[in-house]
Amino acid sequence: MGDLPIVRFEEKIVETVKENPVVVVIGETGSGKSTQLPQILYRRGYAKSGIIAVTQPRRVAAVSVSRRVAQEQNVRIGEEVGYAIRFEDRTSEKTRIKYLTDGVLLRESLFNPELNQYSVIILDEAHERSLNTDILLGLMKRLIKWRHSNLKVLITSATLDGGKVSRFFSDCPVLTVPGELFPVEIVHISELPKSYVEASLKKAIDIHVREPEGDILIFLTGQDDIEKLVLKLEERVQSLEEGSCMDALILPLHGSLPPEMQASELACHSPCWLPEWIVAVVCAGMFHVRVFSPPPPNCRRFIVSTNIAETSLTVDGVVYVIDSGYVKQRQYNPSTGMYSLEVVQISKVQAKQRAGRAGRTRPGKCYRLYPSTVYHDDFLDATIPEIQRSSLAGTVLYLKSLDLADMDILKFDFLDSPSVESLEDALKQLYLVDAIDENGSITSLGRKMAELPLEPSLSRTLLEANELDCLSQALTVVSMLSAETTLLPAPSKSSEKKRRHTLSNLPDGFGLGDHIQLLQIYEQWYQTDYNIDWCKENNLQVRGMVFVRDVRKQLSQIMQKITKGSLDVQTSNRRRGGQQEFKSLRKALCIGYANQLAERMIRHNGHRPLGFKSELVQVHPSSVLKSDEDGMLPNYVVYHELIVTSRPFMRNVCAVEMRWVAPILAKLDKLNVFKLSGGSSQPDNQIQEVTSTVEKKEIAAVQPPEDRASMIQAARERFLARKEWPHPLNMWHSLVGLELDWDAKSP
DNA sequence: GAGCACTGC
Repeated sequence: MGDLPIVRFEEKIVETVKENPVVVVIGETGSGKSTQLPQILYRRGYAKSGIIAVTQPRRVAAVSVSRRVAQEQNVRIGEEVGYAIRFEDRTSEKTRIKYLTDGVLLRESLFNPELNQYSVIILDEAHERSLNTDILLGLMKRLIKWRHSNLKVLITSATLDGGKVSRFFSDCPVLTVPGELFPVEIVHISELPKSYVEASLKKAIDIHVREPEGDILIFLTGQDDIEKLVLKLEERVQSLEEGSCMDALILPLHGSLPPEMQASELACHSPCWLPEWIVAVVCAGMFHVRVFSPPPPNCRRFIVSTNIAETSLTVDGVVYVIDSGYVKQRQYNPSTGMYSLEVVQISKVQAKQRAGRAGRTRPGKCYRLYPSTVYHDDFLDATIPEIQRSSLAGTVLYLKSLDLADMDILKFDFLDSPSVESLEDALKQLYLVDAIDENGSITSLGRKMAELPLEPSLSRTLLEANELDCLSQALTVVSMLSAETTLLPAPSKSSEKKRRHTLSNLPDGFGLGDHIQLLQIYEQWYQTDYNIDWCKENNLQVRGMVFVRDVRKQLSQIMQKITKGSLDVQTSNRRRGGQQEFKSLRKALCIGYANQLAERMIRHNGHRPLGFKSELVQVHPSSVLKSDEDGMLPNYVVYHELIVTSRPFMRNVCAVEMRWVAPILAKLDKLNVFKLSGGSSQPDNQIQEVTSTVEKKEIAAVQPPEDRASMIQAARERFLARKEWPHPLNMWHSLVGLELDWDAKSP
């Protein structure tokens, strides 16, 4: 590995690190930064007073890079070089270089905020801007002030973003280490295509017919488009004259592919937490994950992929990349509490990353299905960071529990701040689940919740379940929800009927809700002694169920620790006695999901989420929740998630009772976001009561203050006239208006 | 009566 580019910069790196507490390292793909930076610092004695930590956004990366470095150091993994990821800690007293996921470092920081076991912290792949990396960046900025004499922080980033990170850390030095990629020729299309599936098809066939050998990687946005393109490619390739060009192998690649699609003889050696169809391979100082076995001779592979191939997976042999310029992104709207999955333009960083996939083994070409003017003028420099696209309840609770001095959550120093709306939404949610009091201070309950690696509503459910003697059931439900997306195999048109048939053999939660069904499914599996075949028979993903078991074990241990008692966490083995048995559990869910509560309209089955400025939503049709003899759904439900697809839906819904809901309504009534946020600049209470957050900010900005009176009056009039957004306790009065509204929207 | 990118504690 002596000839990796980064090694030539050793003196420069060491010198800069010596002089500065924070250094940004721009290391392009192939520079060997992930493996070599820690080894350089280790050689120069930086591990004498502490451990060198290297964070990674992904588990696979933490494991495979550390394996590589252990090999280079000629030690066994877990000795001088080790790694720590959830469920697996391969470190010992001897460990000097420790790779860990950024989530694990955040957990460690909860119990040891100064992180004083570490002498160096390297935040790798910071340009990916994962939620956890962003929190760590903010924490590092504070930590450097406390520990400026004995802590070094290195941050690796992409070219386009290095300057920004450097400015964030008081203009710290930026070192650039070239990569070892082969040149990639970029070709832009002259006009935006009408359909990028068609455009990709045309370009791919074009390459296949004209260009020399080398695999083609095509970036699309989702499973649907991928399946469409795969079919069309197969058609077109078959219609080509035999012998006119080489053979073709067309392969889809996305996260929900069933394992059997990509069977490989090496797969059985991969760790259990990896999807069976992926094999981790480390070579040339870089890690990558290899997909598929090598292609047959004289055959070109067409890999049609989501952005999973952008960073998470590397396909060997790719020489041509076709980039649609789009990606599917999940976004959270803090004013409605809804998630949506939207197709959006990629950023320049992403476009560069995609192009780089063509130059790993030899010079390559990247065909962009968008004009270069669009790239320069429309594309954002960097992807919108996750912290600006997610619900921040968990993040805010985490930061509150750190007890940082002079901590004002609205002023926490983020590289990119989330919106005020988003932070206020988080505070509101935390208040409803009793994690903070009406002044925004963390409660003792909130501290316990922060120790659980769960969203606040789920950790609140566990703690309440413990009080109500149904902890064992709640542990199961919460663990099942943690793995929910990996439980059921991806629905594909051909297996649709079969899947439905087998699903009907599973329990139905007595019609009380999806949480109850999840509980019953796990308990049935438990009764088969965790039989793998039972999962297969019922079409449940084995990997997902095993993950649930691991999560459940971890949560049980943390609950034992938090409550300092021996708890009944055993999975139930009794024969079910009926609905009555789930009453306590449902009550615990109601209290835990106080921030995710919805009320049914009088005359129809539309629900209105409480506490959000929101449209009506429907129970997702996949739910097992049953309606009564009049066809009506329960008056009150809690939901796990609001997701907008063709309409807004509540996914994973559970029926709750009015008498449990009443105290939550009272709390919603008292809600005062200004007080929650510390209230230093609190405007007078009349504005608070009658205006939305946006209006409040507008009013507060008016100068001089005397001119605000008329605006306040106007806001009050609007409030009094407002029918579609009633006060929680007066809601019945305005239901008629809502129903009319709803009917007008229905087709 | 619908359909969903990718991570992580």
